[in-house]
Amino acid sequence: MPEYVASAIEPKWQRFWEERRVFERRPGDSRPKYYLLEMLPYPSGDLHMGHMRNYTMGDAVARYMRMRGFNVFHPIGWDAFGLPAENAALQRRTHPRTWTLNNIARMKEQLQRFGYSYDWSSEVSTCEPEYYRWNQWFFLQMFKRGLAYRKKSRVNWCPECQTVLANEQVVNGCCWRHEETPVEQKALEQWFLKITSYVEELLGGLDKLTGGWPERVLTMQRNWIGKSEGTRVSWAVAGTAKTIETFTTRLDTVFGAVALLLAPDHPMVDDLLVGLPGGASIARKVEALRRQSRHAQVVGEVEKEGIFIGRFAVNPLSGEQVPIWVSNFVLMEYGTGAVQAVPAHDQRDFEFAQKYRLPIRVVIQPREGKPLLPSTMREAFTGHGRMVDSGPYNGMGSEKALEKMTDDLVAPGKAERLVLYRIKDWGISRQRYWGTPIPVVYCDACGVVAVPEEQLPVRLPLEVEITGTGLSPLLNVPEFLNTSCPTCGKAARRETDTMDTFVDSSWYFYRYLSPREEKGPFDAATVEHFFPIDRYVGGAEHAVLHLIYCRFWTKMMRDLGVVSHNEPVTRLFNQGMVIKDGAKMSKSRGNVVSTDEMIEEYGADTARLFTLFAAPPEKDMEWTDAGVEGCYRFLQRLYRLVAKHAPRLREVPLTAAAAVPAKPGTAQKLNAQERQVLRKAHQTVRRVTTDFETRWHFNTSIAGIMELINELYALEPLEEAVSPAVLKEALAMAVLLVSPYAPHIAEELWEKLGQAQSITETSWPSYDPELAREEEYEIVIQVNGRVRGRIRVSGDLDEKELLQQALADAAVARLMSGQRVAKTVVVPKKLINIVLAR
RNA sequence: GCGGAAGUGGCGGAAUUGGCAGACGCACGGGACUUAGGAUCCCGUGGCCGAAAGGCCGUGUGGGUUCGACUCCCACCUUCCGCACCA
Repeated sequence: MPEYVASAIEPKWQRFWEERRVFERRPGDSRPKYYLLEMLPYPSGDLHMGHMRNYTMGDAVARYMRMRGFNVFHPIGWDAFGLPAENAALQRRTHPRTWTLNNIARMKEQLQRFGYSYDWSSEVSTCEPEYYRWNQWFFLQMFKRGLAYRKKSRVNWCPECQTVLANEQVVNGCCWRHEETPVEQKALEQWFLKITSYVEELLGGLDKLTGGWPERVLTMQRNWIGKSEGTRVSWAVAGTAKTIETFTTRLDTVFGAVALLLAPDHPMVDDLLVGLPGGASIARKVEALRRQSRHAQVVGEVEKEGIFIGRFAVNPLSGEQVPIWVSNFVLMEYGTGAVQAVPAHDQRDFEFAQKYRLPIRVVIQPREGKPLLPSTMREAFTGHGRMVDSGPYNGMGSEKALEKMTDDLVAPGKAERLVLYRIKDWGISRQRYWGTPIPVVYCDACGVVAVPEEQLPVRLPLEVEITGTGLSPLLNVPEFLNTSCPTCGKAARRETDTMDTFVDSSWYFYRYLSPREEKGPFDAATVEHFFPIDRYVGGAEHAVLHLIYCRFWTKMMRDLGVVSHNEPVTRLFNQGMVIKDGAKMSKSRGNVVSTDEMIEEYGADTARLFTLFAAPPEKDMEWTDAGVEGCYRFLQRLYRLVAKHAPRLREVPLTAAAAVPAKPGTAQKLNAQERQVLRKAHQTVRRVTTDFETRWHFNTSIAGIMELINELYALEPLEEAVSPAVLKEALAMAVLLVSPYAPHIAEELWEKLGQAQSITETSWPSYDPELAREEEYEIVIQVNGRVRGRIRVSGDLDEKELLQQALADAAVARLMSGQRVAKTVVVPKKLINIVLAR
């Protein structure tokens, strides 16, 4: 008996696919296109199970779509710039480039050992000048249009990485790479991309992605953009000519304001203290609040604190004077850095008022329930209702009052309608070596000068010493640093900051279509043909960063005129994580299963099959050695079954399988067992096809194929039970169905069955609905909704006959003795429920 | 607190439209083959009562709708993920 030896089969077929270049895109292919993309890996050194799961899902779909006749484009590349390469270089005394290229070589080999059907001729690596020169080109286009600009700003600084972090890279006030390291603030000249110019479009576009993108991702993007519509209001400072601007979304509550609160960093605080008695001691307290608030962003929520600074502001609608406080919970970064304090109708203000015994003034009464009393309130009422104690607005609905009050303040110029967003422009400057140089020169005479396009790429020099300090190593490379001004020709200095690596990953999937293109970032015609991406598969951790940046990039490119679509990705699939012993696989937890060991012990097909079988793809999956073993056993069973019968079947032509339609009337000539085998086989084709087309639940597809194989084993010896033609058809179907998941064993068995073509050139099997139809059904008999018996009937029984047969059942008859049938409910082919009169 | 997802045997999971709860796999028990079995093949396997026939209970909890609810409605509990003083 031949045994299944994965290590003998897999290299053979990998070589076969590679030599024939079967997965490479060919120009002029007229079949309908399908662009299937998985998120490109960072070349960290080893392919881990998370990658493996991602790519196995993608590959199953790629192979399926290819068999369905699509011109599938399925590329892969490397997100090759980034900080870990510098850290590794420091530790191992090597060059970031060497480390990166070695990792790429190693991971590429690992990917190939899994038999993924990538078009390797489209491979892209973002650290190569031929790629990053176009990052620079895009930067210049944006610079020309004012979409890339420089400003001094307080930036997030990770003392561990010694670099600036984007807002998106700050997690709980700490660095996203160093979860224990609080982020500090530092003022630096930085380059920004004006993502806020596209904010409304980025937000509005989310509605159009509904259905194609997971709701979760859309919600996270909406929250991240954080649009809020409100009013900017001017409050006069009593006894001065100064005014303070507040921002509120609830102007309707303004008569309930009992104070005006300033952020500790508000620029007017110091001015207001000048000349006040006791100003010096107040200033000391404010200084303490400032230090605390800078730290508070790091730590999270802290106790609300504040101090009355001895001045009063005039409520622009009521004319009332309220005290001005400085408080630690007002953020300078959002809105105007000043807010009205309305304890009755804002929970934060409520807590603040409790602490400092400020009055609580109710100005909106709920439409239902008991009226609010300041003395008994436990929390703020933030809903809408009826206006009270609000002068001329009393009795109005608060929604209406909000509009009226806004109009009344806007007219005399005391207020302005304002839309605010949480999202900020994208800071892309990094004080790091291993990244794309920003193509800008600083000239004493001409200022900031863009490097002319024809001088691109500005190459990253390779002769550097990585120091690991906060300053870019490029400062120590005179050949790079010192240049001449493109405008006046005098001595000038190059920008030494490099770009955030999220720039690299914002458009890499365009470059795949023409990776060697030299006249532009990509070949426009090819891009037009293949875009948008039909399916993008990757982890949920990129829901806001990468997936907002790349949407921005596409819209920006559309405005440059290099693409014509608005969104890069029509459908997004988020796969779950790989879990072991209850936690995400990670080196620090020591629960990593190596992909190399999996291949050595079981082979790629087993590993691929298990990752798909253990859980539905969108959920986290638990990795268990026992589960892997089970999938290995299944492949062995499949192999033994086909290998045993194949020698007799080599010359038998395939009839119904592989899209050759069955001849009408074939079914009648089959015996009962043949009908049973073909029925199960065709049902399984239907089931697996449906899963691919609708919900990607590969776990149930694989279970279905297992059932088919189990049923065939149950009929052994098959050579006595069914004709060679039927057996060949059933085995061929099983092999074709398993091929997207376990492609190597499938090719091997396909060959053993005498099929000359590779599966990659074979069509997906179609099923014959007539053959898949059940001839007999087991009907469940319920009495009063409880299962009391079951009978076998052929499909075309009407309700009357069915009831008759049901009543003939001994158990049912006993239960019904002496009782009257009130009604019967029949579900065709499934059950009959007899309801007795009470 | 807000937003999202989820809760089913010893375990991973299945049940596609309100219609047999537990497919498939693991683990476990029994048997066959065997010098041997940690290989392979076959049978069994939600809980309780029962010798059996059979009965009762059972999808996080409590209600409801229905002939019939894992599935729909209401209230609640728990877990995971994301955001979190955004005015």
